[in-house]
Amino acid sequence: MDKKERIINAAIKLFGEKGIENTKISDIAKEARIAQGTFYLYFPSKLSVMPAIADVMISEMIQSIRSNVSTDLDFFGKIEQLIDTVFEVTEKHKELVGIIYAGLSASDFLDEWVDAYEPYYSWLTNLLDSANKNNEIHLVIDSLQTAKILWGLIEAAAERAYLFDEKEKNLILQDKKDVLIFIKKALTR
Amino acid sequence: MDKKERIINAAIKLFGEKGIENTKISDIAKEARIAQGTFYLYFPSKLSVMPAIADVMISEMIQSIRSNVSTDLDFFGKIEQLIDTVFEVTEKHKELVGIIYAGLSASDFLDEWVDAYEPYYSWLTNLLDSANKNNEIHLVIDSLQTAKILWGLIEAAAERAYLFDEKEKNLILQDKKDVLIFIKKALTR
Amino acid sequence: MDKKERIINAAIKLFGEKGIENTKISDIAKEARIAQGTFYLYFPSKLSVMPAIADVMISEMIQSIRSNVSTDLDFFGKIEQLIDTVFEVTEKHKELVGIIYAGLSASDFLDEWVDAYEPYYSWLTNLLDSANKNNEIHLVIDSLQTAKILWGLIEAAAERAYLFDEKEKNLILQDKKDVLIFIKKALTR
Amino acid sequence: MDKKERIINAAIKLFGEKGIENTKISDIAKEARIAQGTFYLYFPSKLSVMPAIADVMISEMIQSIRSNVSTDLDFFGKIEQLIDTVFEVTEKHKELVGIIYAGLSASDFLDEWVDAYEPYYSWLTNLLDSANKNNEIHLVIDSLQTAKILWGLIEAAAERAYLFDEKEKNLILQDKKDVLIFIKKALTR
DNA sequence: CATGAATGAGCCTTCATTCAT
DNA sequence: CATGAATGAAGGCTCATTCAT
Repeated sequence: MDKKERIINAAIKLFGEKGIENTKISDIAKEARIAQGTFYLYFPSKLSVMPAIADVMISEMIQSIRSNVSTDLDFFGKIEQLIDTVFEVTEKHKELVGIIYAGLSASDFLDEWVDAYEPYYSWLTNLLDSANKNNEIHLVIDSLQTAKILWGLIEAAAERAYLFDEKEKNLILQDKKDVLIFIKKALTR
Repeated sequence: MDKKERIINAAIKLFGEKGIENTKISDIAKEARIAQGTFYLYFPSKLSVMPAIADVMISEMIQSIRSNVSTDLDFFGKIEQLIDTVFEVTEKHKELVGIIYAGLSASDFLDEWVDAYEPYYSWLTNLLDSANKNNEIHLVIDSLQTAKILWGLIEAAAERAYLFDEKEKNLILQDKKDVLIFIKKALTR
Repeated sequence: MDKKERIINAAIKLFGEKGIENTKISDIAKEARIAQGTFYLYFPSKLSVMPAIADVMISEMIQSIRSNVSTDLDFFGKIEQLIDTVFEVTEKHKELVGIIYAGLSASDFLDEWVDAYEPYYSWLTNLLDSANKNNEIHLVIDSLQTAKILWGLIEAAAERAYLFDEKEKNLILQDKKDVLIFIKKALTR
Repeated sequence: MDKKERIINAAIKLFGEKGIENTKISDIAKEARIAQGTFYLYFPSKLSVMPAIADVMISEMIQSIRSNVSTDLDFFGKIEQLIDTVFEVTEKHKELVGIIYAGLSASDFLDEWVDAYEPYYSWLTNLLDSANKNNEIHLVIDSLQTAKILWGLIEAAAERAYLFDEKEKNLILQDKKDVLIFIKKALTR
């Protein structure tokens, strides 16, 4: 694993564990087993690691979706697995969610973040269009708009589940079930 | 306006404008027209202002809902006005959204933040229960769960609208309209 | 003695002893018996102390000239005492001479330095004009130009004496004597 | 041009342009089109380039004098051309003047600098002795002492002209003319 | 000889916090 | 209660120097 990757992984780990402010460059360097000065050969500042971190999370989400959501399921089977995946990735990186919001608003990487959602939206839009064509669902609004609303809904539910609410396994299962039911209701005649 | 209030307002203004990290106690003191030392008579640290800021935003949201959502409308009329209100307050304080996430994860005020949502959820739960009783809507899941999902959905849409997407008036109007249609579909037989 | 003055004196002492580069802000703070942060309440950077240092040297030179050069001597008596004074002050601050050159060229205080010479030149110009009027001397060029040349001549001799050449008392006495003779020759018919 | 020479020239250029402190070894390496490590094959440290720089300047001065000062002129013709040459070289390297002072006081190369003046003094001393023998001039003090005073006088005038005073061509011409007149007066009966 | 990635000691600077007035 | 000058710990960042290739 090259040094840049080691830095990114160290930053993900430490930002998640202790927050951005409490993570010193020296901590990252130590965790990545490099000298402090070496950090600056790869990134000009602490916050400039954020886009790279976001990239990692996004790739992971995309890849998880690709590998988890079987193509041979019906539409709501896919949505169920999508919900599972979003919850799973959110749980894994829950500490990073606020961090990334903060890191983004603190710096000027908002545009990159916006772009990041693009693949999610287009993947889901395609899914909706196909299902609509097959009469599996009944869209009352534009498929892209629906995709955005759905993604926001699922993500918000996952964040609430892990950041705010109790973290009992059962309650989370219930949350996911309810989200699926809600979506089903919203998309079928 | 007493000094404590001046400090909170100064913090809201500056945190929003420049982020938490880039806002120094001395900035807040200057903006609030107090001496630096005076800050410490009212708050023990910079981050300890966060809950007070959250309180202000929440009060504002609650109050806006109270004054905007007419009691003599039907259920979806109220939802429409709720959407308007959430979008409006989100726009006004959009810079603070990420900030608050950050401030919360950075410190130990998460519990207070969770409590903050309580009034929203219970207000919306009551609304749903009444409407359900009147057969205005048809709930397929528990009303509290529905409330949480709905609130997350609306808030996510508002944040996306103002933080990420184009900020054209028309597009935002369309977003709000679509959210309303989506919710209608999800809550009616 | 107030803190600003303490800082300037500490800087003069340490810059002279160890050079600018080898003098750390922490050294200055320690020498001035203040906290490191306090330094920055009075000066924005290390080099920004330079003009203040130059001021001190200039005031000292001016004051020395005022108190050493008796008004009741003839012209060359005054020049002799001027030479003594310039040599004396140069010796006292010899370590600072190069320092100030460096500090000035390194930063943007050249203009201030230029201004500093103004009083020397005008004092000497007046002296020349009076002596010229009394026929004590015979000017072949403009009195201001003469003043500049004379001052440069004396200063260069003093610097050479203390920076470069042997520092034996006798040789320096000889240097001063020779300078005076040279000047006499240059200014008399 | 070999690498050592490239390094020296790069250092002269950059020290002059940005000062010693602001010139990094990496800058010198880049300017000299060598790798950073290569620098250390030729010089043990940044400051150790200073004597080499001084050598270059001195050689240049000597060579300029040799080629500019015609042997078939009379004494004051030679002095006039000497003044021209010193002014010319000073102008070319004016940024280095303070730098070298600083570099010298910062390090331990003062002795080498003293030696550097040796050839100037002895060249000028010889010139004075010859002219004295020919009755072209009338020395009132020792020829070596006179040489030192003259050299300091000319150098000081040149530095003042280019560092401090107006840089108008005409004024500088006047300065040079005045210096010559002053010297003439000081050396003739 | 040449390279340039890596090192890490060291310094400047910031800024939350204190406290004498 | 209010002030704001003073504090000093802490850390981001630089850059001269090294060394494996």
